[in-house]
Amino acid sequence: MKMSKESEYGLMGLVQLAKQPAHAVMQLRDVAAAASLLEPFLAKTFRKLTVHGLLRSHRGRERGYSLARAPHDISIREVCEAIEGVDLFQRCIFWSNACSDAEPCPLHGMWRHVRPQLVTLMERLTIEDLAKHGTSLSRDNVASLVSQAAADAAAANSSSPAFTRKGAIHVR
Amino acid sequence: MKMSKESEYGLMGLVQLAKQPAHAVMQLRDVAAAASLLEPFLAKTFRKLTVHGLLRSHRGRERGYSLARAPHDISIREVCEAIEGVDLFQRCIFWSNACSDAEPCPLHGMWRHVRPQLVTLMERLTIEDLAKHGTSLSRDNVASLVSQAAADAAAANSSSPAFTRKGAIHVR
DNA sequence: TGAGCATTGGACTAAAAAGGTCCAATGGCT
DNA sequence: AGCCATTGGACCTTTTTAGTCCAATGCTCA
Ligand code: SF4
Ligand code: SF4
Repeated sequence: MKMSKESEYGLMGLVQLAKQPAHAVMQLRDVAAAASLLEPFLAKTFRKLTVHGLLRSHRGRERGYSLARAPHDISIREVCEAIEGVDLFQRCIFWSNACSDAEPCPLHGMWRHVRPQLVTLMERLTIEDLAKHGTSLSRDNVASLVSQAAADAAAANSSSPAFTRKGAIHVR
Repeated sequence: MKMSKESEYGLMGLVQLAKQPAHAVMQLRDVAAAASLLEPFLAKTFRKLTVHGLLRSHRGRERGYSLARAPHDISIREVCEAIEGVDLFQRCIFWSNACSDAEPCPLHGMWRHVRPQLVTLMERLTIEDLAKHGTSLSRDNVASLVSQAAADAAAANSSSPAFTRKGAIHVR
């Protein structure tokens, strides 16, 4: 894991299309202008998304790009995987090695339990969610998704406090 | 966020020291050998940790490194920040820009709620935890930490299912 | 049929980050 | 005074990410 600027471009471009009427076709330059993105860079990104079947491209008279599927059916996980490679979520946030239970790094034990929740979250969040709620998803929405994910990932969790430190954290 | 190999070196080195009797002094080469790490690279890492007050260095007769504080008092957040810079946890996992509520990327709304939980987790996990439980932290331990963090981060969370997709996820 | 035009595809350069190495200086200790 | 591991920094290589460019393609309309 560890997403690049290209993923951001992909998401922003798709969100832009999702805000149009359904099945709308938009030219690259218009998408780039509307989302204030660099056109040449967005071009590269949109090509990847087309190849992976998330966008449809059109030539001739009514030219441009359109969504290949409904916004609520495109998860941000798909988008990021299309752009950065399918193994994106197989890799670790902490170190980029492909992980194995056999040769673990020191955080593997912890991460084994956290990653599935993140992946689930990315799977359930869709382009439509981003387009609708903009950049300000409500706390409740996220919270419900997170807790769903947590519930899925750990069906039974008791509380055994084998840990030591209760530091105060500052978070921006 | 987005940790490097150097963080892994730092953690593994500290864990190695934490496994020794308290206040033990170990030479760099021995630490490297015991944890199968490259000595020159570990040297670079240990210097940073010394500067940031996590390690103490000794010269002369009884030379080497020792932990500056008790293992249960060194969070992995501290370690990673010492090595990668204090703004590590201010940055986004998704894009490396420093984040602002004013100029957000499309995932900011979601991430705003997830990040604090991760940071809390990293703050509460200590070198002692890693040394004791090795690479196989039990599910229960992690689960309790995660749920604590979640509870802290979102005191009140109702469930408003404004989301659309319930895809099946594959996780390794 | 052919001119127009945006997508296509890939190569290509540039910049930045990560990973890794080396060596002279330092300073307690014996 | 001499030993020797830490110190501190410079330096290089590799990898990844970012960004640019151009010729080819193929649909539509005149
Ligand atoms: S061993 Fe575990 S924590 Fe380490 S890089 Fe692999 S998946 Fe991540
Ligand atoms: S705006 Fe939010 S999601 Fe985007 S990079 Fe900054 S913190 Fe991360």
